[in-house]
Amino acid sequence: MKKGQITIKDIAKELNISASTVSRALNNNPDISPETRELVQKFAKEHKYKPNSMAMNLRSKHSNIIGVIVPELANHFFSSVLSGIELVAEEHDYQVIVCQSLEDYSKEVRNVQTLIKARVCGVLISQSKTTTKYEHFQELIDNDIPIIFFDRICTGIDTGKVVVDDYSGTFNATEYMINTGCKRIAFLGAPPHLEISKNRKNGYLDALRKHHLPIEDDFICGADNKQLGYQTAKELLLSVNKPDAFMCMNDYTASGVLVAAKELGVKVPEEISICGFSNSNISQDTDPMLTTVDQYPAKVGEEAMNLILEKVNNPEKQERKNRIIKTNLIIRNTTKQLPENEE
Amino acid sequence: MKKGQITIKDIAKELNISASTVSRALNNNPDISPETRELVQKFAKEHKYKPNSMAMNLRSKHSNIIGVIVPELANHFFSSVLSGIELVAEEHDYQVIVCQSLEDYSKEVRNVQTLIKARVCGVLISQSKTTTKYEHFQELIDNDIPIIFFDRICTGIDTGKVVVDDYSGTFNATEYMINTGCKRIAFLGAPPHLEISKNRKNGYLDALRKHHLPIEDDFICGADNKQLGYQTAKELLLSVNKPDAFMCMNDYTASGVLVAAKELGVKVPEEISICGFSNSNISQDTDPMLTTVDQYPAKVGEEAMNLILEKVNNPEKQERKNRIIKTNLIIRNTTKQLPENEE
DNA sequence: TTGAAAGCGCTAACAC
DNA sequence: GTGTTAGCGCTTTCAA
Repeated sequence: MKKGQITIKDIAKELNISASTVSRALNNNPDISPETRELVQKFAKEHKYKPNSMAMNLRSKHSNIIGVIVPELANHFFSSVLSGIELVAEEHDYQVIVCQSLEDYSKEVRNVQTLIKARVCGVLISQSKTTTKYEHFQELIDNDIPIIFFDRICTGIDTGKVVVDDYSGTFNATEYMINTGCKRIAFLGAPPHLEISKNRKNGYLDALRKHHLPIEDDFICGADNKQLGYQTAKELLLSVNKPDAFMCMNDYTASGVLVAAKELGVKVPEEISICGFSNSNISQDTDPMLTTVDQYPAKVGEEAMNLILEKVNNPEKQERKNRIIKTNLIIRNTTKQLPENEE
Repeated sequence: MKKGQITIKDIAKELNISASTVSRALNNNPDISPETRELVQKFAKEHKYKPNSMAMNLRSKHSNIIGVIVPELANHFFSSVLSGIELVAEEHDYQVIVCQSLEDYSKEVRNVQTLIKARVCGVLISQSKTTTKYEHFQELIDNDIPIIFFDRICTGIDTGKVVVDDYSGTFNATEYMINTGCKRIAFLGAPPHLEISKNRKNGYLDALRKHHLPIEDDFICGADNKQLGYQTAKELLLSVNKPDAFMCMNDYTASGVLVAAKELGVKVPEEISICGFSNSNISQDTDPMLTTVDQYPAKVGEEAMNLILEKVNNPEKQERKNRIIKTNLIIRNTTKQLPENEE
């Protein structure tokens, strides 16, 4: 920050009036005479006066800044969520500070410290995969900074959350594959301590149960990126009991499965079906294009921002609201067609 | 921002000493007695004191914040650049505020206003496609806020820049396709007012010239996203004079070309070669995988951050430094092999 | 209708 | 070694 910027004092001196008059004129205070107001506003505009938000925040004890912590922005889901957040933020004249934890617990802790120092009004968080301690989240709350979790929520902290309907999303996708004739469906999930993993796994399991399909432990694997998707699929496809479908944690994992299938000469979707999750930008670039579950990420961001603003504006209200965003199965070409007679 | 946070005054009152002593103790000022220092630091730690950065910034007239304006974070190149920026920022204890212009000139102008109000120390910008006026950039400079452009630079403003070596990147990629036997190479570029477009087009043209290939105006098109890549490729591939290769502005465009080719039954790379640009996350998901040009986005971010920090720390120095990041052709499967005898 | 003064949280002269 | 004072840019009593 440089000294280039003009201040209220400068204007006051130049116009031979007091700083408080300038402040009032700029804020359209009705007490001020129209002439003074005009004069000041004209001068301010000409000299491109911009209020110093740090000074304003310090005085008002309200920063109008919302902090956001995401695992990584290179992940299409999170950058899309961010767009939703920013949309609502701009409508309400809030600023957003974004931090990436890069899936690293200690970085996430530092992110939190930064946001506290910046005196943000509230924080939106999707926690890193490696986070299993929650003191840093608690510290925010202890400092009266409300938080809302989204997507990768933290059940250890009692506050509002915005989640994707992971259970139904996975249930529906799994059931769809069952309806197309798949009987041996593998599940490639994320670290089991994450809520999102549990819910999706439950959706998967319940779909199998509903259709009286056996549950095989070997088919339930941890694999949530392309590399792991590739490796895991390769192993499974080479085993005696090979699966005929893969329900994946995200599209990256699904794309890894697809690569493995091609490498082994396994036809998709004839021999195996693959379903991703997210409807991310890569899902239309694979060949065949991925069947996947849209999570409406922008909506997740919007709802999260709405919830946090509510909390910021009504700090006394203790109720914690949650939002569940419905998902939508997008059927493309890595899954088989439904049989005609089922319609 | 809430009133939950403890201040230096609070500590002073509690410990029956003055605020300045507390401040000195916290800052490890050597004048302070070891006992007092211990006492204060212990108390601060226990009560999780966090300095109010707004107050500090206001006082020091230095915010330690760098503003970043990018077209959109959902674009993998920009989110990767941001990672490089944040890496260097964290090393130097700087904070980053990221704004998205979403390719909208007026949003970009608003972004600039926000950053001026936040009194950022400097700004890193990659301009939106729709930006053709530069007063907002000039305003930053008039306010003594240094700026560094990266990737989509603005030639209308005289300041430092970090660019990818678009010319050589495109030249080399085009020449490679020529060496594999392509003779009728189309160029799908971005809006011509952007430097990046001009440089890439020149790289393309010079490669054709060097190898005495004719330049056909019909082969030079504006198409810089998947949809346009698809449409343009479809038209070109259905024309009498169809091209045998496509040099594309980015991987998204290339993926559109690929879809068009498949739809028309044109074999890739046997009948047409396709080269993208960026080595973005989709480039390994297409089938065949895209030949593309790596731009080392993290390096772009790091260099940009280094340049701006230099400017911030030496405001008097007027020299404007530029950095050119070398590119690297990544040969995958949408281009033919070099003939053996050429080696 | 306007000005003077105080204070948000912090630090740096300047005293003692 | 520590306290007092002043001021960063802004707004808001209170007084005139």
